Amino acid sequence: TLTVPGHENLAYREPQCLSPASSNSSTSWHSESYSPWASPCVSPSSGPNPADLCPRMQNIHTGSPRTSPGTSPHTSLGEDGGLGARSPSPRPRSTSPQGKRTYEMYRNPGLMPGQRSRSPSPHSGQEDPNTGAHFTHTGLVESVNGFGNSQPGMVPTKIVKTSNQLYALIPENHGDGNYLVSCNQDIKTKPAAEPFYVIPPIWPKPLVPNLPLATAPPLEWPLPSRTDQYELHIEVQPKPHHRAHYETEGSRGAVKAPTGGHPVVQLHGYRGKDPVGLQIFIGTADERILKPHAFYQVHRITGKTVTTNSYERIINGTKVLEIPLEPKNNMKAIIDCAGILKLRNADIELRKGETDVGRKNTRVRLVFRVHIFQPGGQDVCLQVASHPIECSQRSAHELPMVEKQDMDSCSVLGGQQMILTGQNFSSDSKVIFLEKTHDGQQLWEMEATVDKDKSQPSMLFVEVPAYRDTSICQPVKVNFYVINGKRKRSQPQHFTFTPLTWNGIFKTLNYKSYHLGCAF
Amino acid sequence: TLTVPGHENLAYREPQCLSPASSNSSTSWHSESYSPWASPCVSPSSGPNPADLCPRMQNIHTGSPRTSPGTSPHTSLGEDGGLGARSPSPRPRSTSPQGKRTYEMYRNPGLMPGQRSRSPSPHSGQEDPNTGAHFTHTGLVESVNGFGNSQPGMVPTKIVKTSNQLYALIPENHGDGNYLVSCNQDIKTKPAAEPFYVIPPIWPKPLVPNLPLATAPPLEWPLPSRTDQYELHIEVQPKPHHRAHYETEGSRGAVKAPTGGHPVVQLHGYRGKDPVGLQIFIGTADERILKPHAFYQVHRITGKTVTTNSYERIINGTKVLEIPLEPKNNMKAIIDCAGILKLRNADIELRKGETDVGRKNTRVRLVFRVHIFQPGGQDVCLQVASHPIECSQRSAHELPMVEKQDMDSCSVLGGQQMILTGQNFSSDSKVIFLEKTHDGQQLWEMEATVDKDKSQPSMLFVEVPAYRDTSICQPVKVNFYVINGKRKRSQPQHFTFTPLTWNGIFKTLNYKSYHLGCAF
DNA sequence: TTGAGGAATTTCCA
DNA sequence: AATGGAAATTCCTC
Repeated sequence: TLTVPGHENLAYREPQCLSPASSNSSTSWHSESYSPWASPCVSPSSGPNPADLCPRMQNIHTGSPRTSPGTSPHTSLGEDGGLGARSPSPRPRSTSPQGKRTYEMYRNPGLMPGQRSRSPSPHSGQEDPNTGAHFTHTGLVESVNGFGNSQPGMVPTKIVKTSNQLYALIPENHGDGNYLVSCNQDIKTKPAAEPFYVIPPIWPKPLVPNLPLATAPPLEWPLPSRTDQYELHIEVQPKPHHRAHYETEGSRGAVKAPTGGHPVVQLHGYRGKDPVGLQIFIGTADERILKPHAFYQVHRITGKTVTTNSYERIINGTKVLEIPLEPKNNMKAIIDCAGILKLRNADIELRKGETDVGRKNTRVRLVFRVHIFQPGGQDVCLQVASHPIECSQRSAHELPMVEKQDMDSCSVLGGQQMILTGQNFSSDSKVIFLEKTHDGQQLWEMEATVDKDKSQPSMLFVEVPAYRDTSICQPVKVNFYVINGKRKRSQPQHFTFTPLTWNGIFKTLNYKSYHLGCAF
Repeated sequence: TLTVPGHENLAYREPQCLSPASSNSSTSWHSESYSPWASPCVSPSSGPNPADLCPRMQNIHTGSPRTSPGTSPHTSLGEDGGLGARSPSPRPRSTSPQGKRTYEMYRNPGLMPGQRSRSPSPHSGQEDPNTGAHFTHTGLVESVNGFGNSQPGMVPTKIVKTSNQLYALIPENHGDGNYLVSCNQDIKTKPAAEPFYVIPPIWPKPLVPNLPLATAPPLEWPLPSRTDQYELHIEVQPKPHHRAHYETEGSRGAVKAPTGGHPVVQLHGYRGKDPVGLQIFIGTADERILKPHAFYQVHRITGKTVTTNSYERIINGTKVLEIPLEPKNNMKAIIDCAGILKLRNADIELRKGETDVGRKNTRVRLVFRVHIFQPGGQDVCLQVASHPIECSQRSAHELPMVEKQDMDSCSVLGGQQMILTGQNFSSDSKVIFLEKTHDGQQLWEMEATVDKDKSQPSMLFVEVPAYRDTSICQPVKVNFYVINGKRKRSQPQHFTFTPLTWNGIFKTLNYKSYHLGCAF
């Protein structure tokens, strides 16, 4: 039978790297991706040869399948035909588990369910029934899966087979000259400069709404964030930094907003009565074409604090979260259920066909998608990506650093503005003044007011606080430092509080002695 | 047949953890430990039951073999009887190679010779003919091994079997109540307070000199550094920090001395004509009883710059370097051939019987031993350990930090002592004065003299250097910083050089204004 | 390759 | 589950 290359449910790692692949955690997508769909989805991807429907692709030949990353949206697709030049390396670490494993399990192997041998798993990934080649127009899969029933109207009434495909179906073991391609090849390879992108006429529309659709555009495809009618918009962006967690770690929580809340996404222009499914996945950042990030996966957060129902599944090796956008909520969703999982570079780089490197590839974007069913016409797919998010642990090098201060002293009354020049300042930066005795005892500590509006990553506008004792009669040396987080503090800087009781003449002398020298 | 528990040639890791164990590097001890001894040593450890020679041990029962670390010198010995409570964990990383593997080999599996399966190696380690239960009195094994022939007199003339053992020989699969013990049990368990320790009379002496001796005291045993007659002394201590390298890394070179040279060891009091072998291994540091460090191994450095011939072998799982102490060199050796290899904590902690933890266990000592053959009497074994050596990479948090300076200015002549208070100062700390123009051009740089004797981790005693121009007529502001290593420098501090041409009254004013305040 | 310096990545601990 | 904060290990460079 024909399969759909590029739609295999690829594991994070190649089978050769699979080892005790037991799933033991509720966060293991691998196990969850099966059950919900097993029964409602009957024999997918067995329609007529879509090449018949897509005559344009018959003679396309654009070169080797191993195009450079960033120029081909298919770069991260599995190339199971064995075309990959990279051979498996003997890295000892390539034998790692699929699901999350905790430290406890390492220490206590008895907690590891279903220990398997190290031999390669027979799971090929090619015939996975949950191949991701389905799409629901509502996203409320919970009702299908028994996860909830608050939307009675969402229960599907029919199961359909998809009638066509946008992809070229190439027999297995295709040769070097073959490659994956879509009917929109010419559109896709254009520079990503088109502001609008509407599903082309050949895009099949589902026969029945509220059902999985095999024809959602691949996650690698560029899509517009708006059409004449609709706009998918990120109302609240995520924070620019979120530390991802590894499979060996516990969750590090949901991506948050700078305000302390969570990102918010809204679909504008929608007048329908039905909810729309909002898909969330982790995409690349930086200057490359947006595509699923091979080294990160979205991680579904559950728990008391999470208000958003979410459903997760794998689409072509990429984990996708799906939450409803509901008219009653003004088609707005608070994204408080999306964490970020980091996969080990070594494991991903081992995958056949993977050309990206993980090292220093630690910025991602949250990508949001909606597929709006148009009762009388073509569906609309919109996509919007967040600002980049740095996912690595903050390093010691992000310590704030004061390179310059525009004043060294002022009177004990303080109140003057001091401008600090340096690096790694942030909106969280605080400036703390303190005084220590000669033997290190701390005498005084005071947080200075920082003008957050003016402040920049390299500049901080600080109001010098008053000294604890305004009646001193000799200068007092103190320190201050900039601190971003608990242990993210700059080295201590020097500052001197001068007494009020100095008389004018003396102050002048002193000033001159320092700043004019022998001009006196 | 009886074996000698505790003398197996244990690999760094248990067999279950062995994986592609191919030796491919000249630094792989595993392969080298075999060949040199295979022919000259005939069937070791088959003498009469030493229990006959050691009646004291017949009824000793001091408890479980799993005593806490530090109290039992046998803690790090392999307990292959399966008594270990710790079961192997499924860590993916436990499959790592024996020999050094380079980054190149990871990337290019073709470079890996002799790939083996992941299945446990059949090598039990129990019957290893190179069990380490031999000792040469001269250390010049090179001549035996064909490594050199500069000492014609060193060639052995006979091969002997050892006639007795100091160890209890216990049949394999001994039960819980059994344990390894030596005739010196009572001596060993005393607090390590005895300054002298001479080989007891029951210690067998070899029949023929210049040959391996099966009866060298275990490396776990405490030994004195001197007797009435001899003293083994570290003339030059190693630096307190040496970053160890992993098996996956290239060598990080030999341990060095603070002076830039290398550690030096000398045997005093020796009047013999024959060279004496000096053994070197890596021992524990800190407050524990000295024993081989389970997480580190000595690494033989070779190459053009290394002046010392060294021979390496494994004694009971511990790599030992052996170099000659020669009368012509005054029995002094420059230790420029000893690097430090770090084994992965996970691998070592997996070993049966290992109770030490690797985490934060990163300090070691170089341990030196000599076995002096006494033609007419009992052999003398001496041992001395170096100061502790911190083996972890220096972290960014070890940046020096100046919190306070006891003076802000002095005359252009300098020469005054300035006391810096702060953190992370070291004996390597330098203090650099420099002057920059307003636009950042560097005008002057000068290293100040630091009083290393007085300096402490939190205090530095600096002699202010003279300014580059003693004829200035107005104060000049300069900076200085403390620097530990290339990128380990503090933030710039402020300092002012005052001109000589100031008149007295002004100086007084200036002084008072800063140090007396309103006393004026 | 040895020899290091300097991170970046992963794992571990509290 | 959620994090903060390292410590350990690996990787990249020269």
